[in-house]
Amino acid sequence: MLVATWNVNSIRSRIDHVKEWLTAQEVDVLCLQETKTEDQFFPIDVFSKLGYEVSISGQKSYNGVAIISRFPIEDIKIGFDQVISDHKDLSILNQQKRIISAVINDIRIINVYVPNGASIDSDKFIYKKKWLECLHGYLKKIDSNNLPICLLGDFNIAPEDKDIHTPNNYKESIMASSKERKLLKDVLDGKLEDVFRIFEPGDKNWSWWDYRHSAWARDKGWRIDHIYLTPDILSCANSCWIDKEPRSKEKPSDHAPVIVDISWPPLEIENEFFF
DNA sequence: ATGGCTGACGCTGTCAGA
Repeated sequence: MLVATWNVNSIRSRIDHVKEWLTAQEVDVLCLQETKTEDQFFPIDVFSKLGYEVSISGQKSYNGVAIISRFPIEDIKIGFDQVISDHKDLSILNQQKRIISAVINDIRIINVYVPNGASIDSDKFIYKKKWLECLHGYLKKIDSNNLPICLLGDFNIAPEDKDIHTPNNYKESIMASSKERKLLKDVLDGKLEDVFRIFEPGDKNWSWWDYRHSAWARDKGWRIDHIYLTPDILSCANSCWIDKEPRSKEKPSDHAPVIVDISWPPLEIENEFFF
């Protein structure tokens, strides 16, 4: 089972890339961020014709998340408020369409587009902090039903210095600060593991390259798109990689997709036959 | 070389992203 995350920077601008990639990769579950369109304009038909179900939570111009799946999509939860009700900033945090979750093949898939935060001393950073704190509460609540969890998306945080092309240039700046790294660590709560790092410990693995400064041509990137798994499903993961090919195309998204290959559902072992 | 790109909206510019 292949599960992927991709910030497409507008689904309507990128539909041909996404369609081509999905067809070639045979991904089973694709989680999109920055779809940038209201639900009525989302190109659902393109995916239906390829045999996929679609669940979306979009808004005009900004943000927007979607789950595209070959398997049935069950128990869809849009925004934070279908899971938690006790956060004081819930209504503000729900205005931006940044989280969609569903159960697919008995896995709780949680697709997130974490706010960027602009700069550490800005109001937008306060929003990012609150959003991540709310996500922490959301995960605690949703964990209670005991399904394996796959939390994935655009986190707008480089977890370690080796996830940044020139870390010394970005000490304590946005996406690199110790404050954000701590907030992310709290979200993961010792339970969710960065599956890419299980298979690829080395540096120079980027998922995002700035459109400016010829960042792609000079390979000056960041790894800010991640897939996190709970141990029950992490043990079934075979590989995880970043597919740079779509970033090399004409008019690309500034992000590349990240994919995990999981042997799922796991083979049942009938203990009685061993006796 | 931290905004010297890009997309949306909707109009020849502004906002936001990261």
